[in-house]
Amino acid sequence: MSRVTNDDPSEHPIRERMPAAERRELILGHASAVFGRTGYAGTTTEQIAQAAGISQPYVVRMFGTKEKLFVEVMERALGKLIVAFREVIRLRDSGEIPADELGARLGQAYVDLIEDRGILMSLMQGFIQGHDEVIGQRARAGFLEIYRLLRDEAAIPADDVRSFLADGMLINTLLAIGMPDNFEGDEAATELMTLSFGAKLDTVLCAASERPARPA
Amino acid sequence: MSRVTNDDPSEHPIRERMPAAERRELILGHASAVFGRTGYAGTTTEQIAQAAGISQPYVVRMFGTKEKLFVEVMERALGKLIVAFREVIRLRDSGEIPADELGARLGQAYVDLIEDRGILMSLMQGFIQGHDEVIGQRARAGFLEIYRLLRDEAAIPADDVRSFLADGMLINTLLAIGMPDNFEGDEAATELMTLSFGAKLDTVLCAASERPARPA
DNA sequence: TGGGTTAGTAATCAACTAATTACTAGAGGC
DNA sequence: GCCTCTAGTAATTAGTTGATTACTAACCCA
Repeated sequence: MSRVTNDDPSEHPIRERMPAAERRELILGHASAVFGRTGYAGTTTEQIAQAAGISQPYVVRMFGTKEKLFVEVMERALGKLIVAFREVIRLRDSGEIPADELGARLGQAYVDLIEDRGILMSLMQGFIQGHDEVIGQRARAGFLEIYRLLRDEAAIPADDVRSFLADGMLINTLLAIGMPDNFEGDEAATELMTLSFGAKLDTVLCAASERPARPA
Repeated sequence: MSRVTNDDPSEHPIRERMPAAERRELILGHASAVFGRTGYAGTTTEQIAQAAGISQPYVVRMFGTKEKLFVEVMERALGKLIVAFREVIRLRDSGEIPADELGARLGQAYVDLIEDRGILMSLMQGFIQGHDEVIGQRARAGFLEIYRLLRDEAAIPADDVRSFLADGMLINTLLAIGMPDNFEGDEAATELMTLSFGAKLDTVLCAASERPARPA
């Protein structure tokens, strides 16, 4: 059962040996998904290893400790989020989108990140791990980095930034609580999700249904 | 080292034996705080036992499993939140507070719950544990219960409820990430927290400083 | 006052988990 | 064809951790 297949055949071609840098990215991607689902303490390095199709010791040796791996996952997620936001800001600055659409576009960019499994969720798991010395410090710094990016680079009024972040945290919570996977036509849930995700609701539900959640 | 003292002398008088119901409440209170800080998977029953000043097996035996204990903690937190909200709604209905202040009063009531250690945090930890079969189900039901309470009993427009919940989730995240404990005069952090907690900021910082966080 | 009920603990266990060590095999240069 | 570096695993371990069992002591009522 060792080198046979990757358990997620949709992701990468089956290959036995792989350059370390590439393997690293592969692990980070899977770790992001698993950490995002079950949190830092709730995830084992063995689960990540299985998801990535390699052995548990290799995961540990490549990142040193589970904690360092998690921090890298957070760092990576934060980086992708920042890139996505910067791109929207650039489009506004270059006049390719009207200035008054900035907020909506940023929101769309945020919701679009749901499709990249685990990005928003692993970030959220990092936020809630604030009591941890090293994870917490990085999480706080990252959160404030986003705040400053929106306030200073995007030049959004501070209270609008707060409101935008609040909407994001609600979206994160709805995702983490598993609302898109298990709302079964509940009227209140449907309404709340429609209001929260807007026109992107089908995107969210689609991304949810692709997951190995409840077979429904 | 067995029956000597309660490690949190401020909480309860030192007593050796205690009726089960009372001990139960004591455990739930401490469990709420510990779960709120370190999450479901990150918390051991031993930590809860130590906080409550009893032995680990007794914690387990009183609640059956760690999972059942956590669900009870969530249930209790949810109950207190609902009671607090209902009280505000009642004051509005009886004319004791003007109708247009409802939102602000509800927000105040929410922030006030921070003083009851662990209530908001253990709830949030439950929300983020949505993948868990039983915890997730209870968390989703609870979240929607709050939504309906605000929309139907308080008669708040649906999108205002969404916005209110979003603000709550931002507050939760700021607390979980440990922002009040470690912002060290950071300009952005101060601004964001002032905007998020409003006039209640000192209450929050006070509640934070009482915790055994960084000895500063 | 004594016996049953209730509150609680010590000892222990089996399962799990992050990390370490020592080993194997493939790839590429020369 | 050898030799070294790189990619990767099997085996193992020390430390946790939730849960179980068996026991003890306090309380209370007849």
